[in-house]
Amino acid sequence: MASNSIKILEENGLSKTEVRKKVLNLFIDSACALSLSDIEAAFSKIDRITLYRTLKTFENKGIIHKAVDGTNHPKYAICEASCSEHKHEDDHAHFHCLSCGKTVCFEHVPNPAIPELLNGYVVEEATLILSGTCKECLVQKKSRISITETLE
Amino acid sequence: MASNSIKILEENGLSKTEVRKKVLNLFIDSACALSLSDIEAAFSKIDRITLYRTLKTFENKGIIHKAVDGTNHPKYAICEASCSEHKHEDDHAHFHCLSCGKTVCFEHVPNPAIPELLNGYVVEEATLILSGTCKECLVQKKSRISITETLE
DNA sequence: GAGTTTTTTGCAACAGTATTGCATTATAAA
DNA sequence: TTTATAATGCAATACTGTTGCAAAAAACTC
Ligand SMILES: [Mn+2]
Ligand SMILES: [Mn+2]
Ligand SMILES: [Zn+2]
Ligand SMILES: [Zn+2]
Repeated sequence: MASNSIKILEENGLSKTEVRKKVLNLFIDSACALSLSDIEAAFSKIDRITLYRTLKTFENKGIIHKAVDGTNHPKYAICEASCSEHKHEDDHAHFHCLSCGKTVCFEHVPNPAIPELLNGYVVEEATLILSGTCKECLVQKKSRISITETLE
Repeated sequence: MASNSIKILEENGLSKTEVRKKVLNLFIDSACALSLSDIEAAFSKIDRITLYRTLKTFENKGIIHKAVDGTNHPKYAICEASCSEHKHEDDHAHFHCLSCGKTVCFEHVPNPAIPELLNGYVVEEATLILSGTCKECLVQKKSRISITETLE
């Protein structure tokens, strides 16, 4: 559905350029959060600098949000419908797979509630990162084990 | 106490070089987590590459641990006594000040407990990042407000 | 649809971050 | 003190992220 991305761009008052449509569709179709390199690899023709600016534009508009995953490389994922310009509502945990490196949104796991004042510090935000082995990698591990067992 | 760092190096079977003593003392004396640039700025003579390798060595030995703070720049802080080679015990939250950029360990705030299996994913670790305004920045803000009020 | 205005894009240049190989130097062991 | 071992600093390289500017594309006006 190419019209999906066009609708989002229109709703946010953004001009419907090829780059924006392509990048936004990639986010819509992607099951996991994407780094700049991921997007760059998907569209070899698009300039890196344009991608940086596109991501910033989308983030400001509440179309995508940053997913902090403990790596030093920011990842981005499509926002929930309730997000808008300068007011993100994506207050959920992110899962980072140590096996394949993929990061996914855990919309059903809210970030923990923390007292506003803690040890004399004003806490404005709490971010939860989960890491371990993702569904897909688990399946691969299991089938590898069963192969090993068969060979023995 | 310069002997403090020497003792730690000896206990971990590391040769007592000038770089290691200096960097380790900096960590011991520092109230907050340090980035590579912070350390580089403290000792202009020491080569960046040596610092990268020193940090990696210390981390592997359980002398320092990485403090994930949501920025894209890893920070490091001295470990709790219980940490050892390849077995870190620093399971606490980190606070990142949005005003001054400093990151501190919150040893008294444990990372949240999360079920090992969540949504079909195996969770091995949970990391909590808190962000807001630190003690020191709060004091500055308050005094700035009182000055403004006096001028009115 | 053609022409005009405005915005977006891609390139150049640059600063910062991170890694590896290797010769030199410092430390530890003999 | 001499020898063996390990750490350091430099060169080279790759990757990440930012800004200014001219060309191209999109939006707007008629
Ligand atoms: Mn998310
Ligand atoms: Mn810590
Ligand atoms: Zn995985
Ligand atoms: Zn602060």
